[in-house]
Amino acid sequence: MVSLSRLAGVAASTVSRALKDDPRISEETRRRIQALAAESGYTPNILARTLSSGRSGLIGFVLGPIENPFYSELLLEAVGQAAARGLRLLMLHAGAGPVEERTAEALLNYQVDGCLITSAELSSRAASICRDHEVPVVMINRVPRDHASAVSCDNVQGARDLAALLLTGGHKLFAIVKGHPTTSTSLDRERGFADHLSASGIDVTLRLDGGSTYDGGFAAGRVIAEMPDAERPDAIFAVADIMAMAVIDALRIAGLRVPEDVSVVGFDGIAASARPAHALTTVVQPRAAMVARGLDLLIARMGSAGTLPDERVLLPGELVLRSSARMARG
Amino acid sequence: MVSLSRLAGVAASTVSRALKDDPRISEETRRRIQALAAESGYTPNILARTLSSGRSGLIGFVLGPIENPFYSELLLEAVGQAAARGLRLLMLHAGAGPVEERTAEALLNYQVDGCLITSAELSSRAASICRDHEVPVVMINRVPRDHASAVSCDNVQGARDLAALLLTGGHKLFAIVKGHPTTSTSLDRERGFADHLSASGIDVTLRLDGGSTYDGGFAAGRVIAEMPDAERPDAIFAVADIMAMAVIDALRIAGLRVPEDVSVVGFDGIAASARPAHALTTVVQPRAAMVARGLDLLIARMGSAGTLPDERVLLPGELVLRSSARMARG
DNA sequence: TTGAAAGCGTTACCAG
DNA sequence: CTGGTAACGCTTTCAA
Repeated sequence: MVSLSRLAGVAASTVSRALKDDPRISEETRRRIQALAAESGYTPNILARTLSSGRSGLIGFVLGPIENPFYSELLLEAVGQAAARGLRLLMLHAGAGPVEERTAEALLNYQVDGCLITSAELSSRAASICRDHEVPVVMINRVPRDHASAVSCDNVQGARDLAALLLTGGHKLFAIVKGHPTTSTSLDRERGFADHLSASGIDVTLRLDGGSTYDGGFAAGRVIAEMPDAERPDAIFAVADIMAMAVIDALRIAGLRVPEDVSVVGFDGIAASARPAHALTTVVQPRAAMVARGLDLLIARMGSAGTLPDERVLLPGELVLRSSARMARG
Repeated sequence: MVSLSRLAGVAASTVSRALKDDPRISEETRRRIQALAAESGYTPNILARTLSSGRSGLIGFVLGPIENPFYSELLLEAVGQAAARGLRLLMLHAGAGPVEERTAEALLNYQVDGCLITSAELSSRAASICRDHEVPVVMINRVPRDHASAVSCDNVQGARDLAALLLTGGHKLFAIVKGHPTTSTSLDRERGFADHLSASGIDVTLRLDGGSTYDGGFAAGRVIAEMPDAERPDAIFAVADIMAMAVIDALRIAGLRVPEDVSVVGFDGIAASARPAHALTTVVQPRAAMVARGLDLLIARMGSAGTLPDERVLLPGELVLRSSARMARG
């Protein structure tokens, strides 16, 4: 920029103002400098700007268990939408493991303006780092712990919808394949499903652990397949699509038919759920909207230094009927 | 750091040296300052360091079509290994689309030390940006265009291995489901496969486009399923695992058995390929090693300003036999 | 409307 | 071994 200022024969501060459309500068100077900038291939050094202004344009991004395609899809959405708003993602973490100490510190080292978390949770250390340094945090698909805003799908309601669907489909014995035991997302879905059944005087007869992974779901499916016909549930809710797909695979390998013998429903709406091989009845999470609202919340909080209260937004999921679940008069 | 220097009663430069284990400093001073830093919760501002030293510790990361789990797995590997080496990934792009102009410029704005690309390619503009500004570029799973180093799996040899396997398995009619038409990866695999067959005087009788996607592979599978029995290939090589899995799905839905009626093999070794539902015979790419070598190349080039020649490393894939392909005497 | 100068937190260079 | 100072590229007062 110093180079530009010499080229143009004006002061650095003038260049700075011209480039950011500061009102108090003459039309002519602005045009001249912007033209000069363009042809000389000038690019501002954001790091220097950050040093002086405090704003980096960087968002710390913590991505959950990417083995689950739902998180890949979230990532895709996040980098696209962040870029559209002039922000970049600093990848702090990906995968199922815990966030490491050094990683959490990168938050500070790089002066991120905010932090977007789609993972189980930041380690408590990292969470306290954010709090101490007033770095706003927004969780997506997670309930806020500590101090943070959050946006998620209405997991309880979605699960109720699924239960209602299965009920009207005439199912009698219900099973749940549970997710990772500590995540609010899984817990809410289990609860919503069971509560809705209870209201009709029906209990969930079987609950199996699926750990939110394909392998866990597959194992659960095998257990169910091996039950005596009379005891086997005829409706299974796996709280995540990958698990539901695994359950279907296990059932079919064991010679059972889906949905004729057993209905299976999932939750998430990952791309694979729509494919003919599984044609999963599920609740699709509004990924784009979730990321959009998350970014909204984050950006608002990045502006006003800690004055905004934590907020929690719940977006409706969409029940999508496909052929993995038997339906009324179907 | 200025705060620390006052706290310790020494010059800022001394603090800087103490913190980075500069040899020319007394044991005592170093210990004292490091202790002080720890208890005062001091964290260095990397951005300021970058401004002064020119080194950001940031790697621009361009991720390919993440709809394919192979790329998710690569991402997982990359963020882990980069962190282990003290580097962070700046996510510039993810997905199948082209890299946008503004995104490419972020490379400069944020002073990335180098760039890791696992995607089809940078837009030509972005590539020239890197060249002009001497930002080293390493491609993973891609052949270098322009000026860049690259590490990839030996796609030609892997495909030959698959051809050999199918040949000894007694297959007669061979088909290839092609990938994205412009990627070297797909092309090399197609070539290796066809060349090996040619050497035995056999031609590939059918080539279908699969576009490197599940849907493309599924469509190809359906085409094959609808062929008259006598003309239908009994061995199919889909150049990516997702496509191979899709082919299997399509075949089975049409009532064909895999591998009894048709053998299907893939390439990549994604996690899903190993699951019982598909049990895909494939070549698994050495993901961890690919990322490790890629980072090696990049780091070496980040150090020595443009003096190192472009390098190209080829790592062997591993043929893994599962049950999607009929085998000799099997 | 523009210029000058201070300052952001760090490193590098030159003295001592 | 340590201190001082300039410099990195930009923003932000404060003057003019």
